[in-house]
Amino acid sequence: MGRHSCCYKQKLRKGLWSPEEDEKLLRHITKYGHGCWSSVPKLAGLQRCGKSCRLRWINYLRPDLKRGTFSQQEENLIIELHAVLGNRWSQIAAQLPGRTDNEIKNLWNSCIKKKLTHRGIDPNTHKPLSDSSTGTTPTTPNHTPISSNQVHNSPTPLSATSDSNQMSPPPSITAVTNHHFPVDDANISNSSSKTKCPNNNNNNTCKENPVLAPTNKDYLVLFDRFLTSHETESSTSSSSRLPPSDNYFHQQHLNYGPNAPPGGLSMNQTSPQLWLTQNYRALQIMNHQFNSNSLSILVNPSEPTTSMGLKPPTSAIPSSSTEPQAASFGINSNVHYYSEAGSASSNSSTSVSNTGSSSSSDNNNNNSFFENSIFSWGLAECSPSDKETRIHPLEDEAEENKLSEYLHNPFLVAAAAAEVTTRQSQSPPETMFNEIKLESHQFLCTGGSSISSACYQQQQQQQQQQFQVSEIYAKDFHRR
DNA sequence: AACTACGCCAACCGCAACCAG
DNA sequence: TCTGGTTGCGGTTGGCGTAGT
Repeated sequence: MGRHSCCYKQKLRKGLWSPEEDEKLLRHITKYGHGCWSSVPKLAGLQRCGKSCRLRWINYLRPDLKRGTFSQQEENLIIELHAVLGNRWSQIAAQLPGRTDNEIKNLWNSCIKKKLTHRGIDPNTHKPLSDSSTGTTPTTPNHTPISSNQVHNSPTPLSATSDSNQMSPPPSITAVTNHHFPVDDANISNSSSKTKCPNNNNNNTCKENPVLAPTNKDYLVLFDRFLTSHETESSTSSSSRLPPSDNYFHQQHLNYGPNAPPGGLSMNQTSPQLWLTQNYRALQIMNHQFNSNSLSILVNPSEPTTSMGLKPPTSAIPSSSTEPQAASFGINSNVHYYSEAGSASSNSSTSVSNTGSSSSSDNNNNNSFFENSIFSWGLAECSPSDKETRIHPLEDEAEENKLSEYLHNPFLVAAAAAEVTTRQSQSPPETMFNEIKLESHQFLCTGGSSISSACYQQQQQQQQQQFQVSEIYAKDFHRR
């Protein structure tokens, strides 16, 4: 047992990541791409090994991660896929957009295995335990895939069970886990198996991170509330819900915090389109999954996937691209940070990765910042010389400040996301990368720092459309 | 209030595959 | 072909929070 070779070279940190480390890594990768992982910690100024950085990125900081608990449909899909693929978590994860192999593996080991066993199904063979016990290898590591028919004919499919956390409402909406977001809601806490924010029944504060930004999980929870509240407030125009100021997110934080009204956010206090845009991707994913025959989307060997969640840019991004070349980030801040005496940030605002996306466009002047600085996703695919020209230390302070300004400008993020959502609703993405491309369009209107009135009006119209589309999703959600 | 057991999950670890020189 | 570096994967561990006593 020993550390990875790269870890011998110098004294490297281990364990949980601090907000500062996350920000460094996020900033570096969004700006330069990861390139060679072994060089990332050095260039990003991290005392970590490249392997650790890669893991952190893949499992946590990646922009396309879907957070929240697994839905019943996702669980069923995992079971079906596991029956076919065995413990090939990365391949299973490839069929579940936004989910990581680690996440699925953990879910399997902690929950699904038990559920299956409880239902009398051998989690290894996916056959009834009585059969497995008669001679089959219940714990053999050499998984023998079974046919999809066997899966579908399982005597006690999970979807038909009476588990407490299924179906109404979807677990992904109601459960809050793995972060310290203080949602003080009886409904939520009832549906959550655990809350990791102890001693906050009254004051809504957490021991480690007293002030935290909402996470995607949290938005899912809140989105559910929004859906509920919207049914009674559907007459409210979406245009009136634009974020009133740059303090928008701060107001949200206040609403999440100790001063939150009973039941949390209300429609009049926050922007539903922000909720929608921040959850629309999850909805899309879920909707896609619900509408798919799970086994019909099994691995296509001819189309390699990547656990990075990003398609190789060589095929997706023209070299002389006038196409958007960027990715965007959603809210991604449910950080399970280490707690180091005296050093743990009590305010994780710096770690909030409310980053937007960039765009390469015809308008080089207006978008030079994005075009020149961030989202070089395809770096790993670049030639070494190309890498060298594109990977360099942070040297342009002004540019970096601009990035920081952008990353922390919720209005830009929210407004941009709104347009993305509209575009997505008008033209459903076929792939995750398409989503990224679509999102990258958003800054054509923002001009990098502000939204023109024309764009503003256009956005309002789009938001109206978006809201209508979202209503459809909302109803669909409630049905489930 | 203190202690213990348990569950969850982020992160670590070793191994194998891949790739460039 | 060999070698060293890098990446990806799956198994495992350890820390933290919660529930139970």
